[in-house]
Amino acid sequence: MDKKEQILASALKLFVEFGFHGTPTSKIAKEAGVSNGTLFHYFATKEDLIKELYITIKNDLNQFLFSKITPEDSVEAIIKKVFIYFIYWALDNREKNHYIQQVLFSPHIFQISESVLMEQSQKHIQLIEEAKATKIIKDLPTDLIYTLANSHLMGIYNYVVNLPPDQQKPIIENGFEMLWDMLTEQK
Amino acid sequence: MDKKEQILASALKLFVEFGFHGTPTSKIAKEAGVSNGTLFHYFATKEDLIKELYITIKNDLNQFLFSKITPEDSVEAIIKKVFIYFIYWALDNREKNHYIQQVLFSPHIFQISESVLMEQSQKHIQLIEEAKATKIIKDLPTDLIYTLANSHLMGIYNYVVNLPPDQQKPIIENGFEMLWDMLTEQK
DNA sequence: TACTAGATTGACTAATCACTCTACAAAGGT
DNA sequence: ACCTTTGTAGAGTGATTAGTCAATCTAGTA
Repeated sequence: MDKKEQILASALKLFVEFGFHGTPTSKIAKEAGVSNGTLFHYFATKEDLIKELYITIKNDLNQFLFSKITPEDSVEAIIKKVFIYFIYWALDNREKNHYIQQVLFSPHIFQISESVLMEQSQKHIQLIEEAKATKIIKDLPTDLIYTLANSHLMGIYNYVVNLPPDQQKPIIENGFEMLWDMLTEQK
Repeated sequence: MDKKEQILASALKLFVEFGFHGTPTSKIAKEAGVSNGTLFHYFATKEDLIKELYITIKNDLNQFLFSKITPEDSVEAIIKKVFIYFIYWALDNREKNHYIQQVLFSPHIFQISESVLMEQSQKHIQLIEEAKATKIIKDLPTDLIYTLANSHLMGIYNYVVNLPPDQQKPIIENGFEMLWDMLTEQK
């Protein structure tokens, strides 16, 4: 692992444990096994480090999610895969998931440009549009569906994260069904 | 408004805007119109201020929610009221709502004692237990229902917060129906 | 009036932190 | 072999900050 990655990994660990304020750049450098100067060689400011870490994690997540899709998958199958694999990713990468939330509810999120944020949600939005177009899911505003799906996902995650691994699967599967029913059932 | 309240109000405003790190105690004192020393007369440490602000807001919210309930309300009516009024509270108190989330995804949450946190969710948990006992809602684990309801609530809030006020009501009402269907519908 | 206890002030301090700077090493191109 | 670029180190610095402290003020009570 090269130094830059090492710095990002250390920053992730420390930010999640001690928060942005509670983590001096000096401690990040020490944990990463590099000098103070090296950290600032790769990241001009601490803020840049916080931002780049966020973007890196989000990109990794998206790449992982969409790598699970095969061309023959139906829209419904894709949505289910994105749902299920997000949970498994979050369970395997708890710190990363926590970090994303941490940034989301901090002023640092405003430092990340609108276009970068939109780029990251674009594929998900597109997926919802497709599902709406083919009448699989209800005709609610796309943003509303996106927000509700995200929230539901976090809800399921927050519950299963405290469960022993052998009890997680049924809840996750059922969790998807709940969301799917919510988005498809007709009154 | 006495000085202590003034300090809490200023801290809320600044923490939400600039984050915990970005807000020195000196700025809080200045914004509150009190001296540096006065702040530390009321709050031994900055951490104490962060904690107390969280607890105060949460208590205010709970008091507000349960003040809307009348003795003749059915369990279903109570749940609906708690849902609907939470959204309206959050819309009227955006900074407070944001602050709660901010603390929730920060290391400061671990500084708040388990018993205080449990006390605050107790009434909500109890409500779910009642609904389950009277077979109104599905027999899922209470914690799961609690988590899902919370997430759904935040999802709806996140969507309506960007809507013009006159378009909010139908979404909120419909949002409750979605959750209710999810928790009651039989397969 | 005199006493007391809490409220309030703001200058002060010791520590910390983000970031700089200089020096040197390694790598790579020509 | 020479030069340029990039990587790495770590001591140093100026600014900032949480928290202290001694002094003053205020209001209640006897």
